[in-house]
Amino acid sequence: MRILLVEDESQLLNAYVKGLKQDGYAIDTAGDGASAVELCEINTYDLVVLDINLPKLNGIEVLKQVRTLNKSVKIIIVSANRSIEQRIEGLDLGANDYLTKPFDFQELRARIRALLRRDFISQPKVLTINDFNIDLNLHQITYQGKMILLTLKEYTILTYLIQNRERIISSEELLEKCWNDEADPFSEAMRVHIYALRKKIQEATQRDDVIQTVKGVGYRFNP
Amino acid sequence: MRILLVEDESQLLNAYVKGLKQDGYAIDTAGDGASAVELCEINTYDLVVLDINLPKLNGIEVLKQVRTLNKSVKIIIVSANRSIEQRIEGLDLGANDYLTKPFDFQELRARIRALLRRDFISQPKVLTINDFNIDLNLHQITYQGKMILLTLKEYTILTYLIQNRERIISSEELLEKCWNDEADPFSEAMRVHIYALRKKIQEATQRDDVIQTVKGVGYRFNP
DNA sequence: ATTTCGCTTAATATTAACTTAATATACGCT
DNA sequence: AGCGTATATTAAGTTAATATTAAGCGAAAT
Repeated sequence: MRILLVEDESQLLNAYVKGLKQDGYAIDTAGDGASAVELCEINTYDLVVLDINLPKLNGIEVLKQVRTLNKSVKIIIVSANRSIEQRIEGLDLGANDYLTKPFDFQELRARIRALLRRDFISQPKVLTINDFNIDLNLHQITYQGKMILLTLKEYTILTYLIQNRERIISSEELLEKCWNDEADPFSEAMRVHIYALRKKIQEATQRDDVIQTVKGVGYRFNP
Repeated sequence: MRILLVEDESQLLNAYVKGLKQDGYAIDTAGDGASAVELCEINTYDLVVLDINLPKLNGIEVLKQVRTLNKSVKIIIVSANRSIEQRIEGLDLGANDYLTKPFDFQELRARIRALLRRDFISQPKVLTINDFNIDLNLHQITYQGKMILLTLKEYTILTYLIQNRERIISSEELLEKCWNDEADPFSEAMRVHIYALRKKIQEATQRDDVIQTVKGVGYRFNP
């Protein structure tokens, strides 16, 4: 899952980035409205967190343009007071949620998860699929109760595959959703991660068909 | 665990702060209602002790606003007479407990622990996990009966990890829960404490995997 | 006033995660 | 079958996160 954070207070921004990366999202950031719109032109985000008080380009204008570029992206508006929230609602600009500053990071986290889960097959915080148990709060994946210790990137990839297990995920999609802007599109890095993942999964489950390869198409999770 | 004390008699306040810090809580204080609300806007407390007789902003108003800002915070109301207590109950403002002045500090201490323990896995005053024994009354942690001598901060960190041992705790969360307002969010202090803790634990247990690092995610207690 | 102790700061070292790159294997196609 | 392309495997290199160490500071204790 890929998220764009638009916020001009860089200290706040850094805190959010760190927190959300831990949840396995690929994060890009923009410090002003113009670069936010630019990034949305280049990339496809699943969600944008947009502080409405921005330099260079009025926040409401940014919202309009981002929505025009991508009808399905989820947008969370952050504003300093509730009246702005009401004004945006009134304008019907298609924001999906609102947060009034100041707010707790856990609150933001919960709202992001709530918005993104609608895209998934079904999404409680803990899901059990056959012998697998995925706890999105704890970043923990177990097989028959046995914990599979994964790195951040491995966890990101595997949960993406799991949450979209009814589809075959192309490597392009995986790269798009699990990496941010800085990712090299020709990199083989993903394959190495898939390899490491399979190795750990094989160790825990004694099975080697959990991540299936569909040649020329992509990967899929086979529980 | 992080607590806000709201009380205008500064002598009383200081006594509470001292006593509760000894119990390993991170304490912030406010002398009037306005600054209490302000602090609640900025920080996420686990518990607020609120004296209802306050200058600047009526105590009941403070209670309302604090509750609006954070639905899950525990609130203990301190008042001079029981009728106020009944009035608040009648208004259904979501206080979790009441104390009538004058009261014994030990009474306050016990009620705080009682309210906070509901968040934990299960929380008697003494818990035994494998060879570890944690006595929250005495602030003593032993391994196979052998006492591990810890400083206050070490004790605070370790008990937080122990009481949330089913989760991986990020350094942000640890900082939020074990330090108060004055903590520098970019400080490396926590790492130094973790190091000291590990050293003492290693000495006592001969094991060096008791506090596990999950890189990019956080720490966890592994009994 | 001096010492001790707990906490923090800051500089440096170490380690694990991630990426790169080179080589090997597997698969589908004619 | 044999060729070409896609993917797997391995090892080595780079980067970012965390660990370690020593020094400094201030509050409490002697």
